[in-house]
Amino acid sequence: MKLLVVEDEKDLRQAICDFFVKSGEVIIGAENIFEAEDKLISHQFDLVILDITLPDGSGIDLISTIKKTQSNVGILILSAKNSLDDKIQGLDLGADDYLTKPFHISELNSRVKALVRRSIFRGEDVIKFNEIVINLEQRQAYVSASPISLTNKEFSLLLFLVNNKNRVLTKDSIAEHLWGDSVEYLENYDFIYTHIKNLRKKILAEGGQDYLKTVHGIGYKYCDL
Amino acid sequence: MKLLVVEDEKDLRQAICDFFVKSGEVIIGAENIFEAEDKLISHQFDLVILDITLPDGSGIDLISTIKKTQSNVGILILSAKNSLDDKIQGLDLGADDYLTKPFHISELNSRVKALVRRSIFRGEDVIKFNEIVINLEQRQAYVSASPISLTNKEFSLLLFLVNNKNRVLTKDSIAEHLWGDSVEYLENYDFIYTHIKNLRKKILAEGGQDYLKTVHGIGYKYCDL
DNA sequence: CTTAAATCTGAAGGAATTCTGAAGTTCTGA
DNA sequence: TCAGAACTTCAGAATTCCTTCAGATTTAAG
Repeated sequence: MKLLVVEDEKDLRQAICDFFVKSGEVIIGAENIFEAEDKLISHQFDLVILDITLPDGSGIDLISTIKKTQSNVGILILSAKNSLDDKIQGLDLGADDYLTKPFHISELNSRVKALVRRSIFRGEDVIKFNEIVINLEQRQAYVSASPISLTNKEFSLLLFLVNNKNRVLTKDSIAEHLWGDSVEYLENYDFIYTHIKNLRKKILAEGGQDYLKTVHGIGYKYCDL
Repeated sequence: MKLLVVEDEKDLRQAICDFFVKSGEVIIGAENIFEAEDKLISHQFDLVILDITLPDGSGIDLISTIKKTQSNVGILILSAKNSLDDKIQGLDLGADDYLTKPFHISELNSRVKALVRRSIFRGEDVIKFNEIVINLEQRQAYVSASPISLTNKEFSLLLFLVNNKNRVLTKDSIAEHLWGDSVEYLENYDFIYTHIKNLRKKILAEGGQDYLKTVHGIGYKYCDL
């Protein structure tokens, strides 16, 4: 899962990033609208956590940009103000939820989880793909009803692949989705090879078929057949 | 927006077509699976409205064909039966929504609208040429709905040819397109011959016709027969 | 019809990519 | 602080793909 946090208060931004990094998500921060727009162009997010009051304008204005470039992304608004106006305006423009500062990080977490369930997976907390079932709430994958224990990277990888089934994902896009900005330039793809190998092994061990296809010279694709 | 209605009851099909034509959509009807497959080859649809019970088989079987050639098209299933089985099977196979007969045309309309909102944005790049379909996102070519596995060079070559169908491409322009600047001066075209050969072989093996014509002394042309 | 050039074909190196097991490093929770 | 899990790195093996080549076939021109 890939999140964008647009928040100018450095401490808060850092705290949010730290929290979600710990729970295994890829999270990218931006401290103003300008930076956020830049990130939105180069990344595909699942959710944007958006502060309303930013140094170079209102977060409200960013909503339409977000909706234009990434139609399936969820938006959660943060605001110090308790004003109903902003809330209503934000939700009207397409935001999905609203949180008033100050808040507990755990509340943010549960709202984020709820939104992501709703937005990426269209209201279903379970993704099915032939004999593979991914339960997002439990963060647990099953192969023909047997649970398989996946590490964070493996789970994200499987999710990314299944969410883009039948689509070829380049190694670069996989790297970007799983590691975010941190990998600027890759000299090799060894870690992708390794995680793919381990994921395949675990799925096969439970009797799953080999849906994960290598596209030589490009990347991987999760496909029927 | 372009819709396909697969429905054998003439009155119902006509009513659906009339309604959507009035609201400005392009809609094409088919009264059985055979006809539907034909339309699917020659058109790119945003949504298929699919009756389950058809004279020459179950609409369920059509779903995989649709998904193969146009994986991002929306599918809405109609059924007289209220059976859960069909619904579940359909949705598992990739249908996006379900409507039980009898229904109000206005309900069909709002479901169609909702589906199209969701699927049209995914705008998939599909190039068609007679029975050959090239899906760019999947990086997959199909010959009459059967996938053929192509290497990178073969895929680029096919794409280049189909994108310039009915136009003669010189060997030099092919070389430049596939290998870029790297080839300054060619002493022979052996590698082009080889890739053309392999491409032809793979297409023929799946029962495709020989659209790939040699223009002696110049190059190649992909053409109608 | 003859001949030379162009194209086709299968096979065989060789290069690049991917796979794999294992070892090394970092992270995390007790 | 320590042990185990997760992640990354590494080197050799395996695989796939690209190119080259030599002989066969086809085409165009004389």
